[in-house]
Amino acid sequence: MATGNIDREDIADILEEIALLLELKGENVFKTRAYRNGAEAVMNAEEDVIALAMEGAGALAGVKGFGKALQEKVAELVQTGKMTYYENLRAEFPEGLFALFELSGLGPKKIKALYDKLGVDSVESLREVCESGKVAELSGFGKKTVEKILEAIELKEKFASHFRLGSVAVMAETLLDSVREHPATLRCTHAGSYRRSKEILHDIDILVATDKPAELTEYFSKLPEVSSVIVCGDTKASIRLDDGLQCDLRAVSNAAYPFALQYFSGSKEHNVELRRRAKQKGWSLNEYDFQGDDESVELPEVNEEADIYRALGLEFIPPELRENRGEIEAADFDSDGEIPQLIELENLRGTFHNHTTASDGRNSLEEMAEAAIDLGLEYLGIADHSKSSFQANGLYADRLLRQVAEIRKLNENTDWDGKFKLLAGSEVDILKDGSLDFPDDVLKQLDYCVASVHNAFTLPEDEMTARIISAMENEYVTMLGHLTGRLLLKRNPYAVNVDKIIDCAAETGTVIELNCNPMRLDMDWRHWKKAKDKGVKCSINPDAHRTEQLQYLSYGVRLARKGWLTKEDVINTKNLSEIEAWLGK
DNA sequence: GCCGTTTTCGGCCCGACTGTTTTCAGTCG
Repeated sequence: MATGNIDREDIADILEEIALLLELKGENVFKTRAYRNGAEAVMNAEEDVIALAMEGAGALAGVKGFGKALQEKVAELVQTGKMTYYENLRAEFPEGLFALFELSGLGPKKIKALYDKLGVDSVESLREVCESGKVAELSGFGKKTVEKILEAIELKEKFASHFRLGSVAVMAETLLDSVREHPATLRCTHAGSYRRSKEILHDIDILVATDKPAELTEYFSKLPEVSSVIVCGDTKASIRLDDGLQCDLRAVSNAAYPFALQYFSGSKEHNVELRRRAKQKGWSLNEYDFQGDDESVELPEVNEEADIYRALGLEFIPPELRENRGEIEAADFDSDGEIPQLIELENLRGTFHNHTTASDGRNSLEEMAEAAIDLGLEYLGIADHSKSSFQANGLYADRLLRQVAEIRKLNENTDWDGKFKLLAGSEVDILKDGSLDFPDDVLKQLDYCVASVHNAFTLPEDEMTARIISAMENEYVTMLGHLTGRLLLKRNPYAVNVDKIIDCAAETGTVIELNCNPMRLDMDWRHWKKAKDKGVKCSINPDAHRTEQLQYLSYGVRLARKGWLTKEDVINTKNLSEIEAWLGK
């Protein structure tokens, strides 16, 4: 009976789609919310949802948010690979309707009206009826709505509306600086997913405290970076930049600022939980203040964001953790858990996995060393590619050993005041069969070794997992490079069982890299807490191919924080003497 | 559809902006 092919994400996707379909049908909003919560629960559950579902519907009863209906439906899906309820629902609407949800300005009500009255069942047919003038005649629609829809269609085609953290960071800081310069600005900061350090963003949120909100929104909508203005009201302005990125400014009073900062930092799921907690205390929490449910309720005093958390019986929760993935329970004064002291950029003392002109890098050993010293680092690990990465000018053993000798000589002959050292490593390819690109007698001459997959990305999951595990079992492999090979918004991760890799890393003491290249940010932050709890150590590595890219470290730290990592979880917070002792272990 | 140290029934987070109407529905975050 088992198909064994359904994973958590499949379940969550289907529950999410059911919620959309129920909205289209005009079902009770709380029923649709129950399916959305179910999708959320599947992704976040501590329990092995798949195994429980295989046992039977009843076994899922312990999963929060799973009532009888969801238990049965999910068990059916996992056991048979099908969910009858979903398939019947799905058959009621045409396939192309789902794409319409991606158009901004269109929600379930409008889509249903377009479908029922004009037979719109795809983006293409929507464009036709908009252009023919039929949409403008519908009640609830007008000329402006049609314009907005056509604009949204155009935008969807032009921009995917997804942006990598690394490609928005500079603009995010520039815009904030502009807001800070305005004379009516009292205080300002980023909010939203940028503040939470998500690896993919849809927009940039900026919050400003001011007595003249309308002046600020007007000013913001006229900044030179603005390509078009989406909305501009008295307290909120949304603009679009040339590359399609949307930026929102919200202007509030100084008193409301902490509430607004908390509210607009999200995540939505985190905030729903917080408001639920407020309700239990007889308060209502919104973006401006606490409200009592009646006159007699006493309200807490709030001057800064942390006061809100304290009032709700919680430790302050750093924004990176606000994803409703256990942070609220951990912060609860009445719980056993605690919020970890997250790693800071200043904690890094060095880094591994960097390239030079010997393989596909742009800078020499000396240049890379100087750049690292400028950043205040005490050591820099050089890990050029190995011979099988011929596309990257990978090194054969003889060239590698010459580079090792050169590094040793540089360390001896350069006046670094004993405060800096280059470390000799290699980014050695994990070959298709799991063997390494160099024999042990070469590897053992290195200070360390990063093992990475650079080819045969399409292996089935179990083969890929076994391949990587066999590399980790080599005693000379210090750490695993970019675990899934993903390129954000460009290439999907290859199939690999991350849980098994983490278990193996714990057993073998292999470090897992957090690759800081903004295209990668791999291993994904969602896996780090689990890895850390099992004792797996992280190395924050820029994978720098030129001196400027050493600065990618800051992205790595942001994502490490998002993964709950502390200074103690990250090996490159060790100072030079500590890391030498550790490498010599 | 889910949930319960005030409930097995009656709740379920909340406000701004826009467009279409003229007091509000839909969408968004």
